[in-house]
Amino acid sequence: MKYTIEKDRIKIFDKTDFNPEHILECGQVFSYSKGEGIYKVFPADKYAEIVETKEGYDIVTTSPEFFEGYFDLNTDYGYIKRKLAKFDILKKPLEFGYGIRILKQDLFETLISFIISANNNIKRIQLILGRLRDNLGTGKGSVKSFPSYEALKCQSVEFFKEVGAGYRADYLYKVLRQITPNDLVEWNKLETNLLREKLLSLYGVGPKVADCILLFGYGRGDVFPVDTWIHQMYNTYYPPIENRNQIRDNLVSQFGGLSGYAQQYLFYYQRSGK
DNA sequence: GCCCAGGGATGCG
DNA sequence: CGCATCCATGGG
Repeated sequence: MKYTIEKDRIKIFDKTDFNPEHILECGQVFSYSKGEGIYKVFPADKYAEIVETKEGYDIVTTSPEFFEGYFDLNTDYGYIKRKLAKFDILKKPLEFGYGIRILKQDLFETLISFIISANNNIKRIQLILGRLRDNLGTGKGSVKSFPSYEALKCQSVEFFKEVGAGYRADYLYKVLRQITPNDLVEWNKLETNLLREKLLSLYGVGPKVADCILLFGYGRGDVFPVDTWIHQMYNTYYPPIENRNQIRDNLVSQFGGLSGYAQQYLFYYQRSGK
């Protein structure tokens, strides 16, 4: 994909492998908002606005190098889509979400966000995360940074209940006493299944949340998060089963190292209701 | 009022 | 192991 990096922006000259709506609304990320014709993204302590141009999109930001990695601009999604197009089940999802890219998100933010995501809906997840930012984030602009580990760790269970985390308040309180952000970075050395075991040992992290962290944080393609939408999709197009771990294993053995990518196109399409 | 949302922890067999 | 039950909360 063709793009250039300037001081105050990344200019993307492509609309086929990059579409902000597809990227941000395919369920992988919660730290964004939609304005009038522009998307605002605020991962960790960074900020960018995405505006459409004649030939593509501009990512306007003071941290262009960061967003080059964040938007995974060096990965060839044309190649990935050509590989996935060989599966009939992905034909329509690939047409529908052609501009999806998998974001490389901050590990700690991803952990906290997806613990909150469990048995929850995207709107309310964003509501809770927004309250965390407002209460504990730093910065003077309209959007505060994601709270630091230290700021979160000194909060009580009651605090997490007050921001609306519900029964997940206890998970958050506990997981902050199990790991530091640096532990998460260290674990990146591990092979996927070992890393998955580590994540599964954390409070509030089960198979689905672990796979989300592996895919959206660690960038591991050989995982397949199975939530209610994927479950629904699976039972529509495959012989129906109820065990989500079995569904996960079946899909990973079918899509291999491209599982995570396949999952995003399928999730986005399934949730659209088309 | 009922159902559901990017599920996970716990307990029981 | 596999399975059932419970869990807060807000929006449709």
